[in-house]
Amino acid sequence: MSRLQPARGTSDLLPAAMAAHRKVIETARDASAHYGFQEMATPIFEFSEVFSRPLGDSSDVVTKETYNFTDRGGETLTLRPENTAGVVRAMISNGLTQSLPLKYFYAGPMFRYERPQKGRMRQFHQIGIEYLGAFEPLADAEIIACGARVLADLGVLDRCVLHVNSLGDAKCRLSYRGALVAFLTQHRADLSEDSKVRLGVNPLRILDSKDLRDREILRGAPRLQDHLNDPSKAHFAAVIEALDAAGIKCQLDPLLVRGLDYYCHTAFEFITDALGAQGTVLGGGRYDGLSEMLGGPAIAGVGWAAGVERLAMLVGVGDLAVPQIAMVAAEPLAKVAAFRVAEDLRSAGLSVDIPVSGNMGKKMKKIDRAGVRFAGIIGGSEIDKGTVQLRDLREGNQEELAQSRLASAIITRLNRG
RNA sequence: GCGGGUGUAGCUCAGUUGGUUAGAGCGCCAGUUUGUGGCACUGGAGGUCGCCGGUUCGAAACCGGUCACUCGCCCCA
Repeated sequence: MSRLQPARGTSDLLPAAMAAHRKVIETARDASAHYGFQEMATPIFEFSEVFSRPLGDSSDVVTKETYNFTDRGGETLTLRPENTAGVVRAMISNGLTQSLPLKYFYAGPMFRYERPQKGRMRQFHQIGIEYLGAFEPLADAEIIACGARVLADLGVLDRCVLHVNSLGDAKCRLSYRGALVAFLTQHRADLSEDSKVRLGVNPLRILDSKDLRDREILRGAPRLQDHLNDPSKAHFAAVIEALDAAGIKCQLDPLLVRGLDYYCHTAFEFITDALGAQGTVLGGGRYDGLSEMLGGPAIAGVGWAAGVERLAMLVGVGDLAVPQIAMVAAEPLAKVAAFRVAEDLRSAGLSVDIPVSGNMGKKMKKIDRAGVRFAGIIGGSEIDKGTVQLRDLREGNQEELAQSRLASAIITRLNRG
């Protein structure tokens, strides 16, 4: 630690960055509410099994990316690397399997021990929705539509492409996996080093390899679609039909595979090319097996998560809170009067700042640069008369008003625009 | 975890083949204006040249290591 800096892969959210984050989160919360999703939150850490059991041993998220620690009571805990497992755990813990279906929205920090890059942090923030207890294909379509609306409301949908694929149910996946492994084993010698490893651990991941030799080999590989059974095909077709009916454009992507083991059927990602290698901005899918993996009953689920940092980069800046008026004491003896009037204005619902440093000119300069619209100037003569000079910094005009009329005068002017 | 690039003031960046007190713009502070912002002018503060070590008479510059950021791989949001 040389020169006090935040831990690797973490960063401070100063007001400008915080404003962009808040815009993303609030937009997503509102859009989700339009679809009937209610906000909830789970703890930032859980017993390690909550993540290790469902995510699967082959997943990098578990094998090397989690922050694990033991607390003073000897419990093995993990900082959440994602929130779906936590939400499903909460459903089971709270006996909510009696009140299905459930539609939840969440927002909060996640933690993965990875090599940081732009759009990839060790502490990052996700927003997401989970639709529990609904197996209908329309549930898949609804959450995708909700994701599209979040992106549209943020003004970034036109910079994203929706990729969709079906992984089929557990049976299809198993049969396809066998066929793929058989095929790739014949070409093992020509695969990239990464893919040789994946062949043994998580062969489906080879499908979206960026290695050119891998891609060449994959052109002759068996295709996932050919291994989907009838129920899986019907499910996927119904999802596509619904998206189509609602005018949500998507691109079938047979090579789209999700890393986490609990995914089945629909998998999708909204991808942008504006963010370099970290192009996935919102992604998710169906996870019907997850509840059982956690030791609960078989409960269907679909959901997605989106990266707040990535979306914030696309959105740009949010709105900073700027006070509507600043109460400026023209001379030191008026400080208390300025403070008292400021409190009155706040009681009337206005946001008020009181600049404290420098002479009057400096204070005026400071509030002007901060973008404050009005200055309420008060000095000895105003105190005697019970008035305030109301200066409009945008229009450049000034008027003396009785203190009792100040709040309503400001509100009137603000409403005029 | 693997490979490439970069690190000089709060920010964006100059800095000659190694040479004396390391610069600019913006920002910040102060003054011109002792009850009034934007504009202009004048002045000022602010730098362990990321850090440690090495080469050299001499290092911001060259070499090694390290930390951080960044691009790609991996993985994913």
